[in-house]
Amino acid sequence: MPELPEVEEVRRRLRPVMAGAKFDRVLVHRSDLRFPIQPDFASRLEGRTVKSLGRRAKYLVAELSSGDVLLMHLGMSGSFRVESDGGRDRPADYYWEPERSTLHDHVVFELSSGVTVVFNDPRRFGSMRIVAAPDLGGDPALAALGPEPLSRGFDAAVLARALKGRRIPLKAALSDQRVVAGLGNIYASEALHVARLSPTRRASTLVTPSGAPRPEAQRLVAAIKDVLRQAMDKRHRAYTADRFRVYDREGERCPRRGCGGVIKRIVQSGRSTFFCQVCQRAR
DNA sequence: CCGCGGGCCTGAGAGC
DNA sequence: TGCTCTCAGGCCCGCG
Repeated sequence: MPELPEVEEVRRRLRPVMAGAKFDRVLVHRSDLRFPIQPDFASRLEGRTVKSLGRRAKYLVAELSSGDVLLMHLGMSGSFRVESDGGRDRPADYYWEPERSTLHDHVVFELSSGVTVVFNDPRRFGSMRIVAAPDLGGDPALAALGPEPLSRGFDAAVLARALKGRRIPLKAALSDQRVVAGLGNIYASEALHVARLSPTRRASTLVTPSGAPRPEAQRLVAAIKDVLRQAMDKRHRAYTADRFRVYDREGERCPRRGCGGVIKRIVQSGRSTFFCQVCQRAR
């Protein structure tokens, strides 16, 4: 479910309750997530304090007082739930969502503040892992990640370097976390529409033979940043009909003013891509 | 090396 | 109503 904007939103909501809090008790109800949860998972958390809760790509990164780091990934269906203590003082939404399923509550953090943080993940594509801080940089999960799309370090020159010589379609390039880290199936389609680029166009064609970015590369960088920033904008997170421009809008009119095209759905490396054949012409 | 397709899981929704 | 099929916002691996 979550791409960078959604993971960032989870971080913002979790940080106030986790940062500064101590793990009193950690319960692992199911350890067979995407990767098996380590046998010493709970013992490496209990009694430790969370120094900070950050994000890298789609990973949540909790720094612990022990020098360990807790890496969490939501996969496709992972989510966190925050419950206050005792059940007496439950958040109001408990009253109108009384039957929310706890079937897939796989990991539970009981914090010293009295708050409980629950990780729920029906499909179990998510993961949780503890690594020692010095090993974090070399960790296979993080080491190969490309730049954070919203950082200043992500610009046309950097994108050009990543795309040079690559014969994959642009859509596949944007979903490749080594090229740029944090886009997924939705925002890849969205960014390509904003940039007016065909999802099937070869990635290498945004780069000159000498490796310099063409104007399209510049456009794509700007589009990626725009799309992600808008997604994180509070007004856009609301459940409104215009949440996405093209994603899941097969058959609808292209939202670009004066375009008049119709949104098409194609399948690329097994995933749906949505785009407008008129303003995102192959070239 | 590179690109693609399959697989991992469960649940929601469409169609019969 | 109930069954079957397809598809889902991620990522890793192995094949050609």
